[in-house]
Amino acid sequence: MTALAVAPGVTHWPGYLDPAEQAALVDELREVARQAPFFTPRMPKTGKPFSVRMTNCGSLGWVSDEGGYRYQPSHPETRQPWPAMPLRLLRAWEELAGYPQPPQACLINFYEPTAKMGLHQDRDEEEFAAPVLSLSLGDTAVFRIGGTVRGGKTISLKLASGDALVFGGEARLAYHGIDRILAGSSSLLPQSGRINLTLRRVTKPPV
DNA sequence: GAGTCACT
DNA sequence: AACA
Repeated sequence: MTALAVAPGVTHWPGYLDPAEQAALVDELREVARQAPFFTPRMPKTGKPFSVRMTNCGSLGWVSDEGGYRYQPSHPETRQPWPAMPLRLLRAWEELAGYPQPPQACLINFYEPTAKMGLHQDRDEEEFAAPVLSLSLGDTAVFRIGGTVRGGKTISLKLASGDALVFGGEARLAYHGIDRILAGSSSLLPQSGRINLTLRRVTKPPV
Protein backbone atom coordinates (compact mmCIF):
# COMPACT_ATOMS: atom_id res chain seq x y z
CA MET A 1 0.00 0.00 0.00
CA THR A 2 1.44 3.33 -1.07
CA ALA A 3 1.49 6.23 1.35
CA LEU A 4 1.89 9.64 -0.20
CA ALA A 5 3.40 12.39 1.94
CA VAL A 6 1.24 15.27 0.77
CA ALA A 7 2.64 17.83 3.21
CA PRO A 8 4.34 17.62 6.60
CA GLY A 9 1.94 15.69 8.83
CA VAL A 10 -0.46 14.86 5.97
CA THR A 11 -0.46 11.35 4.47
CA HIS A 12 -2.72 10.12 1.68
CA TRP A 13 -3.34 6.40 1.15
CA PRO A 14 -5.07 5.97 -2.22
CA GLY A 15 -7.18 2.83 -2.33
CA TYR A 16 -6.58 1.98 1.31
CA LEU A 17 -9.87 0.06 1.39
CA ASP A 18 -10.35 -2.37 -1.48
CA PRO A 19 -13.75 -2.46 -3.21
CA ALA A 20 -15.02 -5.41 -1.14
CA GLU A 21 -14.08 -3.66 2.09
CA GLN A 22 -15.74 -0.47 0.90
CA ALA A 23 -18.97 -2.33 0.18
CA ALA A 24 -18.87 -4.11 3.54
CA LEU A 25 -18.27 -0.80 5.30
CA VAL A 26 -21.20 0.81 3.51
CA ASP A 27 -23.40 -2.04 4.76
CA GLU A 28 -22.20 -1.44 8.30
CA LEU A 29 -22.85 2.29 7.96
CA ARG A 30 -26.35 1.61 6.71
CA GLU A 31 -27.01 -0.16 9.99
CA VAL A 32 -25.44 2.72 11.94
CA ALA A 33 -27.70 5.18 10.13
CA ARG A 34 -30.75 3.04 10.87
CA GLN A 35 -30.02 3.40 14.59
CA ALA A 36 -28.74 6.98 14.40
CA PRO A 37 -30.45 8.74 11.50
CA PHE A 38 -28.65 11.43 9.51
CA PHE A 39 -29.50 14.91 10.74
CA THR A 40 -28.82 18.35 9.31
CA PRO A 41 -26.42 20.28 11.51
CA ARG A 42 -26.80 24.04 11.84
CA MET A 43 -24.33 26.84 12.29
CA PRO A 44 -23.82 28.25 15.77
CA LYS A 45 -25.70 31.48 16.43
CA THR A 46 -27.20 31.85 12.93
CA GLY A 47 -28.82 28.42 12.68
CA LYS A 48 -27.96 28.26 8.97
CA PRO A 49 -28.10 24.62 7.89
CA PHE A 50 -24.98 22.86 6.65
CA SER A 51 -25.08 21.44 3.14
CA VAL A 52 -23.88 18.08 4.46
CA ARG A 53 -25.97 15.74 6.58
CA MET A 54 -24.31 13.85 9.37
CA THR A 55 -24.47 11.18 11.99
CA ASN A 56 -21.87 9.53 14.23
CA CYS A 57 -20.77 6.28 15.75
CA GLY A 58 -18.50 5.64 18.71
CA SER A 59 -18.78 6.81 22.30
CA LEU A 60 -18.91 10.49 21.31
CA GLY A 61 -20.36 12.28 18.32
CA TRP A 62 -19.74 15.74 16.90
CA VAL A 63 -22.83 17.92 16.56
CA SER A 64 -23.52 21.55 15.75
CA ASP A 65 -26.53 23.74 16.30
CA GLU A 66 -27.35 27.23 17.58
CA GLY A 67 -25.65 26.28 20.82
CA GLY A 68 -22.28 25.68 19.17
CA TYR A 69 -19.96 22.90 18.06
CA ARG A 70 -19.50 20.11 20.57
CA TYR A 71 -19.07 16.40 21.21
CA GLN A 72 -21.85 14.61 23.01
CA PRO A 73 -22.62 10.97 23.82
CA SER A 74 -26.05 10.85 22.21
CA HIS A 75 -27.92 11.72 19.02
CA PRO A 76 -29.32 15.27 19.11
CA GLU A 77 -32.77 14.21 17.90
CA THR A 78 -33.37 10.67 19.13
CA ARG A 79 -31.36 11.25 22.35
CA GLN A 80 -30.12 7.65 21.99
CA PRO A 81 -26.44 6.79 22.48
CA TRP A 82 -24.44 6.63 19.26
CA PRO A 83 -24.03 3.13 17.80
CA ALA A 84 -20.74 1.34 18.36
CA MET A 85 -17.93 1.93 15.91
CA PRO A 86 -17.57 -0.95 13.43
CA LEU A 87 -14.46 -3.04 14.13
CA ARG A 88 -13.21 -2.35 10.62
CA LEU A 89 -12.85 1.32 11.57
CA LEU A 90 -11.01 0.52 14.77
CA ARG A 91 -8.63 -1.60 12.69
CA ALA A 92 -8.03 1.25 10.26
CA TRP A 93 -7.23 3.55 13.17
CA GLU A 94 -4.80 1.01 14.65
CA GLU A 95 -3.10 0.66 11.30
CA LEU A 96 -2.86 4.31 10.29
CA ALA A 97 -3.19 6.64 13.26
CA GLY A 98 -0.03 5.77 15.20
CA TYR A 99 -1.82 6.63 18.42
CA PRO A 100 -1.98 4.16 21.30
CA GLN A 101 -5.60 4.69 22.32
CA PRO A 102 -8.72 3.92 20.30
CA PRO A 103 -10.74 6.65 18.59
CA GLN A 104 -13.81 7.91 20.44
CA ALA A 105 -15.72 9.57 17.63
CA CYS A 106 -16.45 8.72 14.05
CA LEU A 107 -18.28 11.53 12.29
CA ILE A 108 -20.14 10.33 9.22
CA ASN A 109 -20.78 13.09 6.69
CA PHE A 110 -22.95 12.60 3.62
CA TYR A 111 -22.25 14.98 0.76
CA GLU A 112 -24.82 15.30 -1.98
CA PRO A 113 -23.20 16.37 -5.25
CA THR A 114 -23.78 20.06 -4.48
CA ALA A 115 -22.56 19.91 -0.89
CA LYS A 116 -19.40 21.70 0.18
CA MET A 117 -17.45 22.20 3.35
CA GLY A 118 -15.69 25.51 3.81
CA LEU A 119 -12.16 25.68 5.13
CA HIS A 120 -12.10 25.02 8.86
CA GLN A 121 -10.00 23.55 11.64
CA ASP A 122 -10.89 20.51 13.72
CA ARG A 123 -10.33 21.97 17.14
CA ASP A 124 -13.23 20.85 19.28
CA GLU A 125 -11.17 18.00 20.70
CA GLU A 126 -9.06 18.21 23.83
CA GLU A 127 -6.43 15.76 22.54
CA PHE A 128 -4.41 17.18 19.66
CA ALA A 129 -1.66 14.57 19.99
CA ALA A 130 -3.92 12.15 18.10
CA PRO A 131 -4.29 12.65 14.36
CA VAL A 132 -7.53 12.89 12.42
CA LEU A 133 -8.18 9.90 10.14
CA SER A 134 -10.47 10.42 7.16
CA LEU A 135 -11.93 7.67 4.96
CA SER A 136 -13.73 8.40 1.70
CA LEU A 137 -16.55 6.37 0.14
CA GLY A 138 -18.46 7.01 -3.06
CA ASP A 139 -17.90 9.95 -5.36
CA THR A 140 -14.48 11.60 -5.49
CA ALA A 141 -14.10 14.85 -3.58
CA VAL A 142 -11.85 17.79 -4.35
CA PHE A 143 -10.24 18.35 -0.96
CA ARG A 144 -8.19 21.38 0.03
CA ILE A 145 -5.76 21.64 2.91
CA GLY A 146 -3.53 24.46 4.07
CA GLY A 147 -1.67 25.43 7.19
CA THR A 148 -2.76 26.52 10.61
CA VAL A 149 -3.41 30.14 9.70
CA ARG A 150 -6.35 31.24 7.60
CA GLY A 151 -5.38 32.84 4.32
CA GLY A 152 -2.17 30.84 3.93
CA LYS A 153 -1.10 28.66 1.04
CA THR A 154 -3.33 25.67 0.31
CA ILE A 155 -3.05 22.59 -1.85
CA SER A 156 -5.79 20.57 -3.48
CA LEU A 157 -6.05 16.83 -3.81
CA LYS A 158 -8.72 14.40 -4.95
CA LEU A 159 -10.01 11.89 -2.45
CA ALA A 160 -11.53 8.85 -4.14
CA SER A 161 -13.58 5.98 -2.75
CA GLY A 162 -11.46 3.85 -0.45
CA ASP A 163 -8.82 6.50 0.15
CA ALA A 164 -7.52 7.26 3.62
CA LEU A 165 -6.06 10.57 4.69
CA VAL A 166 -4.33 11.19 8.00
CA PHE A 167 -3.43 14.61 9.31
CA GLY A 168 -1.59 14.98 12.56
CA GLY A 169 1.47 16.47 14.16
CA GLU A 170 2.10 19.90 12.73
CA ALA A 171 -0.91 19.44 10.42
CA ARG A 172 -3.34 18.46 13.19
CA LEU A 173 -4.86 21.95 13.20
CA ALA A 174 -4.53 22.56 9.47
CA TYR A 175 -7.40 24.34 7.73
CA HIS A 176 -9.16 21.96 5.36
CA GLY A 177 -12.40 21.63 3.46
CA ILE A 178 -14.23 20.20 0.47
CA ASP A 179 -14.45 22.35 -2.67
CA ARG A 180 -16.51 20.06 -4.80
CA ILE A 181 -17.94 16.58 -5.27
CA LEU A 182 -17.42 14.92 -8.64
CA ALA A 183 -20.90 13.44 -9.12
CA GLY A 184 -20.99 10.06 -10.82
CA SER A 185 -17.30 9.30 -10.30
CA SER A 186 -18.09 6.18 -8.27
CA SER A 187 -20.81 3.56 -8.35
CA LEU A 188 -20.29 2.34 -4.78
CA LEU A 189 -23.37 4.10 -3.43
CA PRO A 190 -26.89 3.67 -4.83
CA GLN A 191 -27.15 7.43 -5.31
CA SER A 192 -24.45 9.90 -6.30
CA GLY A 193 -22.70 11.58 -3.43
CA ARG A 194 -19.94 10.94 -0.98
CA ILE A 195 -19.64 9.60 2.52
CA ASN A 196 -16.71 10.78 4.57
CA LEU A 197 -15.74 9.25 7.89
CA THR A 198 -13.55 11.19 10.28
CA LEU A 199 -12.19 9.28 13.24
CA ARG A 200 -10.92 11.26 16.19
CA ARG A 201 -9.65 10.91 19.71
CA VAL A 202 -11.55 13.53 21.69
CA THR A 203 -10.33 13.32 25.29
CA LYS A 204 -6.83 12.80 26.59
CA PRO A 205 -6.34 9.22 27.73
CA PRO A 206 -6.64 8.69 31.50
CA VAL A 207 -3.20 8.54 33.20
C1' DG B 1 -13.36 41.65 10.56
C1' DA B 2 -14.01 36.65 10.46
C1' DG B 3 -16.71 33.21 8.36
C1' DT B 4 -17.54 24.67 7.92
C1' DC B 5 -19.16 32.77 3.97
C1' DA B 6 -21.28 33.21 -1.17
C1' DC B 7 -20.23 34.11 -5.44
C1' DT B 8 -17.64 34.82 -9.68
C1' DA C 1 -12.06 22.98 -13.87
C1' DA C 2 -9.17 25.15 -10.61
C1' DC C 3 -8.07 29.00 -8.21
C1' DA C 4 -8.29 33.19 -5.69
